[in-house]
Amino acid sequence: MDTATRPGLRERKKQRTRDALLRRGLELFTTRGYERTTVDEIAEAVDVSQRTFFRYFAGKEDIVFFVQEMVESQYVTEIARRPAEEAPVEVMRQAVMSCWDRIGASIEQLVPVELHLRTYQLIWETPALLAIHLRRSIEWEEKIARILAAREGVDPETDPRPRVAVGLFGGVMRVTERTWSAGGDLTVAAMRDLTTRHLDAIAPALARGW
Amino acid sequence: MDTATRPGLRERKKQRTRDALLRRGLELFTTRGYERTTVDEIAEAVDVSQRTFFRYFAGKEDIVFFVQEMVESQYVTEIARRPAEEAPVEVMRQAVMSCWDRIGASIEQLVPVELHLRTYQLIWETPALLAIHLRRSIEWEEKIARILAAREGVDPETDPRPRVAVGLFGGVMRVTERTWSAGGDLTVAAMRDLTTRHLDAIAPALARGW
DNA sequence: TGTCGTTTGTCAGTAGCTGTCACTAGTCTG
DNA sequence: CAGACTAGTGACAGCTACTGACAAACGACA
Repeated sequence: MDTATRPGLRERKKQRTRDALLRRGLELFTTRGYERTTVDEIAEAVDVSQRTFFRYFAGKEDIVFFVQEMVESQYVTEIARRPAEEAPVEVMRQAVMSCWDRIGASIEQLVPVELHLRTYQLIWETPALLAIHLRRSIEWEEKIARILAAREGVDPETDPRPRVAVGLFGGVMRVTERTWSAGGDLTVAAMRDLTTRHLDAIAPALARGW
Repeated sequence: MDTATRPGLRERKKQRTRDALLRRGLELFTTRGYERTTVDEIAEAVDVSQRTFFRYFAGKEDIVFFVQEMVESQYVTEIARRPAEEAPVEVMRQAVMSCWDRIGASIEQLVPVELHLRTYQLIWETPALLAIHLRRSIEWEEKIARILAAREGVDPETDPRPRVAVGLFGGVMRVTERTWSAGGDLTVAAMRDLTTRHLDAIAPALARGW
């Protein structure tokens, strides 16, 4: 067996500890609730000290957003990959759809997809998490706006269109996410369906008479 | 002087304590920074115990969002007041503008307008506050969506247009707020100007070719 | 003036998070 | 392969936001 490419024992041990904290944390959060789960409980469940938990995750919340981070960064990558002839809003739409299609392949090795989908519900029903989630969203939006601006060759500091496009698209996606997580059908199919319906409602919503 | 309509000494004392905590808190936050100001410091500056602080404000953050709450509820009231012939998005636009016009009259007796404007900057440069601010925003959005739905006689649970309209409008307003608070000109006039420019950019941003 | 109810301060305690220090167990070097 | 180095860890102490319990202080009102 090749040991040269494989990380050392120390590294593997670290990886295992992180994964354990992540999975046990998410499991405890989604079953018991975020607020009702203490850091000490997660640490104890994985049999490490509280201090060690904080060496792997800067905060309790980081457990929740670790997988989210992966998915979101993939979304941004996908945006940068879209063909040049696509209109900005269409770029974002296609990227969202494409990400939901790949979701299984991209995270399954870390956590079960079903657990990840339940995380959205956890976020939207936990005020403290929702707040952080929304802040993270607009941080991504800033990055996306810059990418779209570069794509279209405009300056985001003087031309409001990139940020406005991303902001309004994000606003609609937030509504979609909220509706999806509140509804009973927490599946990728349901999310795709809702996304289509909401994005198609943009023009009608802007129209003069309803 | 009429003492019958005037609240008693106890009530006035309470009012004074609350106002003092609010103003001193905002002053300390905007000068020293939010994280670097402790609740104990605010309490001490007003010469009450820490426990008393928490009897007036449920949390440190509530100092920051007390005036915001007033302004935002006035915004929602304004929306409900708009003439029936105005299109939904136009309703929100007019309400925003109208609120910025009245901002002086509505809060000046509580805190100086200038201090309130600086609060937006504080919020947008303090991650913890920004997170809460965004969550509060989407909570208002839900209320506004219901008002607009009722106005137009549609069911928000089946027709996506009310929430989509509010969500995308909110998304654009967030971009506006962010840009404004990051820029050098923290005035009502600058905010009005930016709002107009961003809202006018919605249609161009959605267009196929930039 | 004295009683009653509200407001307040004090004290103790919890949860999230950080700094410090010493110990142990991988890892690297000669 | 032995000894030095270093990263990961646990134990402990401390800070800040926040809460509950109880008693003292104070305004309201007869």
